[in-house]
Amino acid sequence: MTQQLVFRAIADPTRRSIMTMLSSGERSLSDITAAFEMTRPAVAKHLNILREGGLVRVRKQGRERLHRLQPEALKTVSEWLSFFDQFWDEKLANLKQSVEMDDE
Amino acid sequence: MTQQLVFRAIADPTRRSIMTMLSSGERSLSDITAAFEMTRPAVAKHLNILREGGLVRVRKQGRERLHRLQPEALKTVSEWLSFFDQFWDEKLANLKQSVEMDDE
DNA sequence: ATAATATGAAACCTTTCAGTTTCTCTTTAT
DNA sequence: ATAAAGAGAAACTGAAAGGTTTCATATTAT
Repeated sequence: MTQQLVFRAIADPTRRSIMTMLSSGERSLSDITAAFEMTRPAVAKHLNILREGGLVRVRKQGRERLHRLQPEALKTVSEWLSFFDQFWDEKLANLKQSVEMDDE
Repeated sequence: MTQQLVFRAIADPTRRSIMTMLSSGERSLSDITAAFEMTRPAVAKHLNILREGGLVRVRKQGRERLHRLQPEALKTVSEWLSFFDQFWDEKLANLKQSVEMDDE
């Protein structure tokens, strides 16, 4: 299932950090690597996993590969989350309240 | 960081499935195990990880331990997600549209 | 042409993870 | 009192994850 690849991708703190970084614009592998204390191949692997999860797209430009955030893929997570909205205490309290109001 | 424990917890499909199951009410370890094709200790480990992520609370009742969903812990994920809202194409389009409307 | 830059890819290592089996403990039912 | 049910914990296994080093390839700059 491809949904799993998104959850997998966002499970790692380094990858979430990369996502934040890419939110301000396209970056090359070297650029991204400079911001982390790990080797280039390690970062490249993280980017691959982000790509597999659909969270990042790559564009080739000369000898560089520019990575761009693809936040639409987060919709999967968002939808999963929304299922649980109805079970939040606050929501339940609100619902309870409105039910009580209906009684009056 | 405790935030990481939530992301870790929801990364596994079995654990997400357990969460869905618990959304309909408290369940004992044996109950939950019956719904999966794995041994009881395996499920117990998943429940521990969910507990570490704050997503599940346990209540002791007799010889049973009843597990209850604690969906408030998902707020962490929800807030993380919301940061990326502004980068969604749709949102950007909407924003752009409202800006254009302001010009008129 | 040659050197430097940017990256891909393979091989390897170590740790974590998901799962099992086995044993023990506590609580209830007979 | 004894047996059965529910669960915790430890030891082990295989696979996946995160990382490194090393080598090869494509593109740009001198």
